[in-house]
Amino acid sequence: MIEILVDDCFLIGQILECGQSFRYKHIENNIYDIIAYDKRLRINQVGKHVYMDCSIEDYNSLWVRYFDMDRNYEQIQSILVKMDPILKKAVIEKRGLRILRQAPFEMLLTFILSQNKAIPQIKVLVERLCETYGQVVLDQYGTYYTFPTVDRLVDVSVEDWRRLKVGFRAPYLYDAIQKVAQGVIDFITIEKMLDNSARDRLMEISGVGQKVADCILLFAFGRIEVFPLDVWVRRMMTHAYFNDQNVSDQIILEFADRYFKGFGGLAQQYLFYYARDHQIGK
DNA sequence: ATCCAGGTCTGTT
DNA sequence: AACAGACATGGA
Repeated sequence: MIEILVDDCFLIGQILECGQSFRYKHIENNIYDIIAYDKRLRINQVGKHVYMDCSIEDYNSLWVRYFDMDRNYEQIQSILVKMDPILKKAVIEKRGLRILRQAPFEMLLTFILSQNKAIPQIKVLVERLCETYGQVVLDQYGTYYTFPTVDRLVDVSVEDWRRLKVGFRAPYLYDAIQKVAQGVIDFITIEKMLDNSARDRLMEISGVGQKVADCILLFAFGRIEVFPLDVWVRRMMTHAYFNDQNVSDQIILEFADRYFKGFGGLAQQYLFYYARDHQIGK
């Protein structure tokens, strides 16, 4: 068990429940279990004190990066709250969230599964995927399942995927896995590419459009300038900046790029969480 | 029953 | 380039 002192920009509930992670469990109050990188982390936050049930070695080599601890969120927040009253409200209310660095392969499959699904259902699908093809691990809190590797999934057929009730996403998953297995999609390479080329590369996968590609860039590679545009963010953006008019994706994306000045992805997450919580635009 | 969900693909204008 | 429908599945 280790103890970490955090600033106001670390609230474990906000971090996990803002919609970026699907593999966490709420135990009680401010206690959560997270499954990431084949490990389970029990985490408990009491004010500025965060207790993680892991070794200091794991914290330094894994969780510092996972929780994006080296980024100064207070500084970015102070910029965002000055922009306009609506963004300010969202940032203040959802303060404490951070952009996690999750495994790229996991983000790829998870956000393919996410399309046209509600968040609780995405969780069910991801969990079913892990229970079926992941590795079972026993620790002091019981058993859990890791997110499966490419090797474990490469022989899973479209039919097999259908049996997991992933619906029309079955061929998408299959194509994504084949391309990763063959090295056509290589995350080491993608990590080094500029946003636009990286996005284009990811979009070579069938079933990966701009939104899913941008989720991967944001949630796996910490590219906080990238702005995934989904139904909730669209509702929030048209409400906040376009007088509830129906404008094209292109217009919204160009506006976001210019307006949020390199912090679009982070702004997007505050807005997404706020919009979903308050059912903005429904 | 009908609609909708952290979209994308395909086929028409 | 912009727009409609289809696509599986499950919950409201």
